[in-house]
Amino acid sequence: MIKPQFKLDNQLCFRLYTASRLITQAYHPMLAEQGLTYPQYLVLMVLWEKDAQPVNDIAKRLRLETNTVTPLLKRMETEGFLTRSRGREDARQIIVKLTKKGRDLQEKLADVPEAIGSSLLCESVTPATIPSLYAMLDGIIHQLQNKQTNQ
Amino acid sequence: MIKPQFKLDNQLCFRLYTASRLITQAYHPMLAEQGLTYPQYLVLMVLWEKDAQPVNDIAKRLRLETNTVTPLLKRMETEGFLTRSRGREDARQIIVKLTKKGRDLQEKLADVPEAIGSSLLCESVTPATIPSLYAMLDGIIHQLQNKQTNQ
DNA sequence: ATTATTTATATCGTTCACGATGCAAATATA
DNA sequence: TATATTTGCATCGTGAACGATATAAATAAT
Repeated sequence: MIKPQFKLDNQLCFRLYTASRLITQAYHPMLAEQGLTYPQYLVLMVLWEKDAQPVNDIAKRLRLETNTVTPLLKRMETEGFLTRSRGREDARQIIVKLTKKGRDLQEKLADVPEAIGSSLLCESVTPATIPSLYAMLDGIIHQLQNKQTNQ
Repeated sequence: MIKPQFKLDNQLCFRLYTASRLITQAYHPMLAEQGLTYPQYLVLMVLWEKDAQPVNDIAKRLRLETNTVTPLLKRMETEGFLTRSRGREDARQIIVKLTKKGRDLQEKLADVPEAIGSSLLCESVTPATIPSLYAMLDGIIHQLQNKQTNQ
């Protein structure tokens, strides 16, 4: 018999993994319309918050490695969403800036967050319960983040 | 100025995406010790629950596509964790069975769920709050699952 | 001023994840 | 029984993720 701790239905990580994949799939048709993937959409959100950032800052904000972000940014540059240029002050840095096409996507995608958000609502996920969901996920992220960086 | 709905800190999906990646990273050292990846560990849990399943049932249980699971299973076969054989009743099916090596991993990994589980605990994530976290994640998964299959 | 170390980014190799498509076995229909 | 459709799995191409490693610029140490 399987040990109970191994039952999939007792696994938090499997739920997170599945929920994350399914939401990404839910985004897909709306983002694909603009030629974007979900990670690319995350990069846009980082740059909409603050334009002209070095690769490292973008990676840190998304908690990704630079070796994940670099090719992602290159693809987005090829698509004309942003530009990559050597930093003048520090020649090691690559400064990433939005193009007009990249900035304009904020208008074109304006309805996406609301569409996704409302599609998730159900009995256990409501405007009243979402703050506690955020708090628990932030707790998990904070907990694991420390573990990583302390080593 | 950025529209507030685009702020990363207001995004549920980004939290799920990050939490999922960080937990997978937390599993990594323990699984790598046995030559496993996290998705491969999920496959093992499916087969520990019920051995000798066709590819399709494993994919459905993990909510993955067969074109993701097939190469995953092939790698696990190469590593000697399982066998793949044509179904006798239905020759289209590939029946996946654990080897002794695959079954024995349940003992070797016995402490993993507890190690991961306890490493996540924090102020907002406690044995008392985890059921509501499960309920919300299950709600999201159920909601999106329906959306997919209804189309 | 040299040399050593750190930092910022990139390259490489492997493993997912998935949309699109292909193929053969099984089943349904004519 | 012949043909059409469905089903189960696989192949292909692209885009992440990430560990390991490389490279060049910046900074620290000698």
